Amino acid sequence: MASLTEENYLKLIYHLSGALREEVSTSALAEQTQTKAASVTDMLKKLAEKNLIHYKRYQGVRLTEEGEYMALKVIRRHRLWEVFMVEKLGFRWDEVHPIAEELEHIASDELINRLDAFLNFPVSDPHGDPIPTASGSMPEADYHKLCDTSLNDQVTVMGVSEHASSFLQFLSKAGLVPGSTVQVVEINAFDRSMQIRINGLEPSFISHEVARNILVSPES
Amino acid sequence: MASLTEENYLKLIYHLSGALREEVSTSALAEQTQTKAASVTDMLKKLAEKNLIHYKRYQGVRLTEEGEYMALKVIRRHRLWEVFMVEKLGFRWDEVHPIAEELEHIASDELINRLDAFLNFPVSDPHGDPIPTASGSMPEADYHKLCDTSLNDQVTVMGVSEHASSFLQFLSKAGLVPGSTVQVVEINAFDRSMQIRINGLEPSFISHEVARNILVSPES
DNA sequence: ATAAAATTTTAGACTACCCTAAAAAACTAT
DNA sequence: ATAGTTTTTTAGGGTAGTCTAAAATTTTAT
Repeated sequence: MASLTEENYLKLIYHLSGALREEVSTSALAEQTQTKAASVTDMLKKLAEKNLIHYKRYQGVRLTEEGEYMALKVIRRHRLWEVFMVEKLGFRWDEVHPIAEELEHIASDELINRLDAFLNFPVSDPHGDPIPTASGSMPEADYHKLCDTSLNDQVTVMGVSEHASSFLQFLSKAGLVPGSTVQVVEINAFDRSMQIRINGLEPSFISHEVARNILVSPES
Repeated sequence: MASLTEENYLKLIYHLSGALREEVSTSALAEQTQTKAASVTDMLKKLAEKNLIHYKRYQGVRLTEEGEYMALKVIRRHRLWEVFMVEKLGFRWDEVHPIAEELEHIASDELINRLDAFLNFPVSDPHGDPIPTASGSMPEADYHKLCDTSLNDQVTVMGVSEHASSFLQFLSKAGLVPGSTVQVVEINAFDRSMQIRINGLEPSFISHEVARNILVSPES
């Protein structure tokens, strides 16, 4: 039984620790939670007490197995609700994150598993992020960044690594959404910007900053 | 911006004040919230401060117009989520109340209005309770109690006034759910128990206690 | 290697919501 | 109408989660 605040810390530690499950610093947590480092330290003590994190003073934190399990449950709930809002309620992909931040704390497993079935067991959310399974494992897809795609290669957009709504709205307008086909037409060496052909249409220009935050996989 | 706890108090005051909008006592609130009277007094002061209730010491409380508006929003959210869970996720009507108690505090109007549309603007929840409109008015239906139905009259079950899951499960088993047709076949004067014919089938026996908590309207 | 800078933790305090015990006000019964 | 009972409020205090200020530890730079 973790409180809403505890769940948010676990989720955040999961995200900040990255694929390599590196230690997360107190200051990084303070920045993301919009609180002060002293408050974070208090919470870390509590989470360590509950065996949800490995914590030694001044050493940063990692999730325990139990902590990771709980973080993945929160992330699973978040992403399933996002799918629900986009697929069933007609929200745009750039609108759903803040509401999912609230819905993710409704704890009923029965609710979430029925929702999962209602949505036909989606494997990823509207931004292409994988949805953890009910048993608590995260399906890790090996997408790569659009900016690393070679000239003339054709790829499919699978997701994004930046979720700011302004970025998502830009992508919608450009047609760069999960499922779109992209061919790299030109790469400018000096600023790494690209000309790309989206779904076979006229080439468009995107900056390296944009290309870096688009996840793609090779055409099948 | 009312907190989760404040929302629960407003909803409770609404329910306890009844159709006549009578004053609600501190002790009634303490009993229902599973807290002590002293704690209730603290909260009443805060709600009065925010102009959500009319409160004079020792006099009980009533909702202000603004307080009632907020209570109705919470009740609207609760009942829409109940419809969602039963209609879309396949929950039984006796399972949804505790989960709706959590979902009702997700505040987004956009979410609720889209959910309302997705559900085809239902007018009542799975227990027959009316769903307040987006503008904050409660459609009051003039149902009467099954126990007040005259011998041989035929009526339609519209809802219930008791929501305990054991009661709801009993009704499901008996086929006494909203929409069922009931004809009163016999009334026992000494204990006011009844023989009733449900959907034209063989007569069943129900106690006054059961009949008192079933809401019906005359056959059209 | 050690002084300066940065990070993290401790100490003490605040708010929201809850508590117990005691005081105040309102009912009730004769 | 007044004494006893019940209800409600006040007073003082506790926990979760936050804060500021100061102390402890680690990192960085020379």
